[in-house]
Amino acid sequence: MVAKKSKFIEEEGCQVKMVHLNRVRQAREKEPAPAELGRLADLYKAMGDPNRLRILLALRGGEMCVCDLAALTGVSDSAVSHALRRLKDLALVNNRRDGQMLYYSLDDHHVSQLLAASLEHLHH
Amino acid sequence: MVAKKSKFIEEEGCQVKMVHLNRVRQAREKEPAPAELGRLADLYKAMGDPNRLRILLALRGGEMCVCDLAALTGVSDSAVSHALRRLKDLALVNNRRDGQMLYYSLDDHHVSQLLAASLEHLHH
DNA sequence: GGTATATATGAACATATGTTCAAGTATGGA
DNA sequence: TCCATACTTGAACATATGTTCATATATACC
Repeated sequence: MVAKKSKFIEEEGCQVKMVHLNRVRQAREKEPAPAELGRLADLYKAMGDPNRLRILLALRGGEMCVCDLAALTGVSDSAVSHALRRLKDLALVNNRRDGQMLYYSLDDHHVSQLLAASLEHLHH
Repeated sequence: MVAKKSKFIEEEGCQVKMVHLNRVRQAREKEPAPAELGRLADLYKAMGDPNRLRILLALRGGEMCVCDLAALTGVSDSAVSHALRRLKDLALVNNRRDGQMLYYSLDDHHVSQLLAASLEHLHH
């Protein structure tokens, strides 16, 4: 690719500086819809917290109750509960009640696969 | 699995409540090393910001310069530059200079694959 | 019913995070 | 050499985020 002079191009009513207009247009067209993009960002944000991430990784081995996850991560029951709520809202985990306890598990194997793919990425 | 009474178990010098000790032990053993876990969390955290995510998604189509990415995302050059620095620190992107411009691209196809896997996850 | 356990919830707080702004560096051209 | 362009950097600031604490709910057992 050869360097170009940047130009000011009229767009959306305001002047925006753009060098490779076609490239930007192409990126715009291939970009997911805002709602989808937001959900993807929320997904990553949720997994970006070390404790929530540890919870997800732990649940790969099967269901666990809240106090087990608290013991594993070393944070309070309350903090784990808050974390699980967020993961549940994003449909990353679900739960089932057995007596006084709630057992959480990964919502589907896609989550497990996503984690596996990410771990693999880390190893170059 | 059958519900059990919780017990207090001596561990690491302090009393920790734990219901399914074996399950917690298993999770501990299968857990990635702290350093690896930290890198994974940092990876997700980086991708959890909508603008950084848009940058990564855009770069799937090939290299782009800073001002193009600024035009695409609608944020300032400076903000994009800060975003790119973080992505570069995590080896998600790299750059090449051509004259006054820096062209950024995804560091390797694993990043692209990771994004694809995540997008697929969103579609159930 | 009354008490204990397991978990959830909301507000408050301290910290982390992203953007802006005002510099600075690097390259190219007159 | 001087200026313009493209990008970077660091500090300041406003907002977002995770944890804690106190309280609430839900189930089990006596």
